[in-house]
Amino acid sequence: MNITRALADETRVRTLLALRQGELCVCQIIELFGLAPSTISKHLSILFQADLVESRKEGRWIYYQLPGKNAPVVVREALDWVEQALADTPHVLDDNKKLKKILLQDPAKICKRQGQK
Amino acid sequence: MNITRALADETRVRTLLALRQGELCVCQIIELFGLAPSTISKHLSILFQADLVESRKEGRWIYYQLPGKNAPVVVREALDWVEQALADTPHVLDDNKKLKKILLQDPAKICKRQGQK
DNA sequence: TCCATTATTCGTCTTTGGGCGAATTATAGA
DNA sequence: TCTATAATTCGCCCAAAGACGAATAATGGA
Repeated sequence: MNITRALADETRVRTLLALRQGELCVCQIIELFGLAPSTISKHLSILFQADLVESRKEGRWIYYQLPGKNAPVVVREALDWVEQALADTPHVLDDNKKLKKILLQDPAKICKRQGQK
Repeated sequence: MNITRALADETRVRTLLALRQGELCVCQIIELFGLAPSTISKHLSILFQADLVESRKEGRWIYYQLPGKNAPVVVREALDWVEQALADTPHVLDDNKKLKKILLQDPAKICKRQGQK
């Protein structure tokens, strides 16, 4: 099924756990993982198709977030499982720290710095 | 993590759902899915490494089963999720029917018939 | 309008993973 | 002990998936 395959990749799971902090724009996620924009975009697309994230467009930015309370039970329970099963793995704890620093910065500057190599 | 990758393959998920009926020996699972013994064995090994199944040896047969109540919470909740999320997909329903017929037969005859091609 | 910026899509490469058959291990029974 | 049987391991092949850069689409601002 869509959900199980979406959860099979570590970057995607870490993305979901990062989104617990609240919505993130794509360039913030790029910054967090240090992967190419095209790679992150693909991962987000896979999460989206599995209904594990929602997205919202604001100007040139696209923000991704965890689904709201109206999400299907299957989705919410999958996310709950991810939370309790994987939230305290080393990578995720590191992500949390790094994300805190990223959130202190102006997203616009992050995007600009990345320069879409 | 181990569990998410184990659940990413459909045959493995279907195996877990088949095991709700009770323990099965390898040749019964081979019969159910019509795959090569080596293929099934590998799938079972991946499920085993993720602690999603237990195994029991009896003579030449090895029986696999779902983990008992002493299994880690993470494992039990993953299995619960699989159950409620995927138990009524077409493939699984077909598997149930086919499995019923398989269980009526003598496992020894099934193994013999397969002949380990 | 034109350019810069943000994200996605496309094409390509490399790695991972599922599939099989042959060889190997372990056990039961002749 | 020797053979047949049940399962696993190994080696190989092909398909799927992740990674990147280049090209494309969409938006905001000069």
